Amino acid sequence: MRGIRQLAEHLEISIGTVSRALNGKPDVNEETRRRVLAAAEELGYVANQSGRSLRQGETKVIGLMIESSQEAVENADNFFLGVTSGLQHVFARHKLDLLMLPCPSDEDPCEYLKRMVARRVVDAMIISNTQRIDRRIDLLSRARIPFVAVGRSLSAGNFPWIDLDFEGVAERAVERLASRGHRRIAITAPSSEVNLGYVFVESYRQALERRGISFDPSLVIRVKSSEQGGYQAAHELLLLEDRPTAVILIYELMAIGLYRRLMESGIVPGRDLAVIGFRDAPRARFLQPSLSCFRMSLYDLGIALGEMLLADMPAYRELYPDSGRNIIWPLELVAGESDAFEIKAMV
Amino acid sequence: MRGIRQLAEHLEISIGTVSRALNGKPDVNEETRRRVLAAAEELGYVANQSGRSLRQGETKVIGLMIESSQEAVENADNFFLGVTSGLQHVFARHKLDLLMLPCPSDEDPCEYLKRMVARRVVDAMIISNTQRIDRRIDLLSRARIPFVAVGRSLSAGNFPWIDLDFEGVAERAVERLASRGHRRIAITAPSSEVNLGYVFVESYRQALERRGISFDPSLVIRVKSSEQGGYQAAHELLLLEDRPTAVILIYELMAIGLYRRLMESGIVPGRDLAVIGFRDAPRARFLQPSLSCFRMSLYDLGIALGEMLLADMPAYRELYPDSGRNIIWPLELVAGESDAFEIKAMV
DNA sequence: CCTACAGTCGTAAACGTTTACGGGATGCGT
DNA sequence: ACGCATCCCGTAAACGTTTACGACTGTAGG
Repeated sequence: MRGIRQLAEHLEISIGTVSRALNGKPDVNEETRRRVLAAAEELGYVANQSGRSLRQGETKVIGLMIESSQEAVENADNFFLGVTSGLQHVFARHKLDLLMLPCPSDEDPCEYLKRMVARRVVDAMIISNTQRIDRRIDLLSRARIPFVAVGRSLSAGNFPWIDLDFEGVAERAVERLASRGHRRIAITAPSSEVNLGYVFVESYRQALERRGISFDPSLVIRVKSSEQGGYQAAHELLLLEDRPTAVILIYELMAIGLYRRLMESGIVPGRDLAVIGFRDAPRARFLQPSLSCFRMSLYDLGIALGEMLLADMPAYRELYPDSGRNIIWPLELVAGESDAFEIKAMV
Repeated sequence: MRGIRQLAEHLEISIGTVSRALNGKPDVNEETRRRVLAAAEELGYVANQSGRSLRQGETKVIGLMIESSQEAVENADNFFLGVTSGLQHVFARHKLDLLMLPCPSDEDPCEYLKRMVARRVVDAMIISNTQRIDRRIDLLSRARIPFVAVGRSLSAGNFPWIDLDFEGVAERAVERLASRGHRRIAITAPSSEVNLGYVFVESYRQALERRGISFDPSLVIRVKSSEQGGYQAAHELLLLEDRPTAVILIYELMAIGLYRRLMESGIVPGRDLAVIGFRDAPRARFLQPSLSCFRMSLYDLGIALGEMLLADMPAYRELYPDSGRNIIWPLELVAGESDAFEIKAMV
C-alpha cells in the first residue's frame, strides 16, 4: 500500500481521521479506529517516516558512531556491541531506536558525522574515542544536537561525557607493581593526540612520582592498541638496555601479541616480566598465564550513557534528574598470574 | 541556520536557485553558486534529509541488521564489523552510507525489521542469521525492499543470498578425521530451526554415510554457538557411554569452553580428542593446542555482499552484471594441532 | 424550542526539500 | 530592428504526514 491517502480512499473516510486513528488520538470513534487498524494491517500500511519526521521534526532514533577501519575492527573486541545492549535497555523505555553509524576508514570522521547529522536521521548522537582536540564535539555543540561522548576532550567547554578511570587504573596498577618491588615500570599508550593516550600516561607519571620513582620517557611505548601493537611493544621493550621488570598495557588485547613476542625470546610473562592489562577484552581472557587486568561492565556503561544522553534531550530532560554531566567510570581489578612475582631489592 | 528558506532570504535570491546551486545543477551562475556555497558553509546550513528523501523517495542509506542480545554479543566476535569494511568499500563507490540496525534482544526481529523499513530510513537491507523459515524474507520481498541475506532459507523462492560452504566444510572435516581413523565423530550445531543448524548436520550425515560410517543421532550436540555452549558440549560428550574420538565445532568460539571442560577432566584436546573448528573467530586463535579450523575473509565477504545487493537495486543494476544471486562461500582449512593424532584400528 | 456540549470527522495548512515549467534578460546573427 | 538561442532565475507543485480548526451530528438541559 502506498500512502495514507490510498488507505483513506479504500476506507472511504478522510485522511485526517485515518492518521488520528493510527496514532491513538482520542477524538475518533472506536469502531472507526478498529476498521482503520484492520485495514492498515491487511494492506500492510506503515507510515512513511520521512513525511512523519518532516512534520514532527524528530525521528525517535539515536545514533552511535563507530569506526570501521581495519585497525578498529581488529582492535574492537565488540566493545560497541556490549554497550549497545545497555543503551537499548534505556531507549526502549521511550520507544527510541538505536542506529550504529560506522564511519568508513578512509573518511574524515568529522565530515562523516556532519553528513549524518545533516541527514537528520537521528535526534541525538553518541560518539567515542575522543581526540584531545575533537572537531566532532564542536560540530555537535554548534548544531545543537544532543550528544554524549565516551571519553573526555579539551574541546568545547562543557559537554556530557563518560570516561574510564584512567587515573585510578594507573594509580592502582603502579601501586600494585611498586609494592612488589618494581621500579622500572613501562607503559603502552596510543598517540597523545588521542585523549586517552595523553591522560593515561600523565596519570602514570604522577603515580610514579608520588612514590619517588623517576619518570623515564623511554618507558612510554607509543604503539597501536592492538594485538600487533602488543607484539611491537614487546619488541621495543626487549631493545631497551635497562630492561623494565613490569609493563602496563592500555588494552588487554595487546597482551596476546606481547606474550607471543616474549615467548619467542624465552621470556615468561608473570615470571620474568609483570604484565597488567586494562579494559575487558574477551579475546585476552584465555591467555596463559592469566592476565591481571582492570575490567568493567559494558552493559552498565551503556545504561549510564543512555541516561546521560536522555538527560540532555529536551523531550526527556525532566525524567532524568541532573545526574551529573560527567562520569569517571570505575574499573575493577581482576587479579591474575601475569604480575604475581616480586622483585628483590638490588641495591 | 534553519532551512533553505532562511538561507535564500539571507542571500536575497529564490529558494529554488539555492537548491540548484547546492546540488550542482547546471543552470545556475557560477558566481551565484559560489555565494550560496559560501553562505551555506558560513551559516552551517545542511539540507534536511526528511524533506529531501520525502521529495526524492530515496535515502542513499543501506541497512545492516544485527542482533544485540547478550548472547549474540558474546557470540559475535566482530563478525559484523569485519564485513562492514568490505561493504563500505563497495558502497563508497556510489556515495551510499551504511547503517547498522541492532535489534533489541527482547523484540521479535521481524517486527523490528518491519518498523525499520517502515521508517524508510534505508533504501535496502542486509540480513543475516537466517532461519529455516524466516518471516523477514517474506516481509522484505513483499515490501519490495531490495535485500540480501547471509544464509539460505526455505522461505520465499528466489532471493539473493550468500552462505558459507557448510557442505564443503562438513565433507572436508569428516574426510580429514576419517582418514586418521576416526569413526565416532561428534558434531555441534544450533537448533535445526536456524538454517545453518539444519544444513550443517545434514551435510555431516551425508559425508559420514559416503564413507560407510553410520549416523548416530546421539553424536549431534545441540548447544548454543558460544563459549558457554562449547563447555556444555564437552560436558555432554563426556557423558556418552561410547565416547567419540573427534568433534566438529560449528563455531570456533566454542572451542574455548570445550577446552576448559576437557581440561577439567584431564582430557587433552589434540591427543585424547580431535577437535576441528569452523569460521574464523579471533578469540579462538590463541588456544593451546592450536585449533584446526576453516576460515575466510570477512572483508571479501562484505565486498561480495555489497555487490550482490547493488545488483538487486534498480538504480545500480546495470553496473553489476548478473553475478548470480546466490553464492556458496568457500572456506580455507588452517591446520592446527587440535586434530593431529591418529586412531589405531580397534577391531 | 433554543442552547450547550460532547463526540466525530473533514479540510487545509504546514514541515523542508527538489524540480518541471516558464519568463526575463542578454547576446548574437541576420 | 528582429528573431532566436542561451543563460539564469523565480514560481509553484509535489512528496506523506500530522494537527489546528471548524463543521456536523445527536443529546441533554434549560
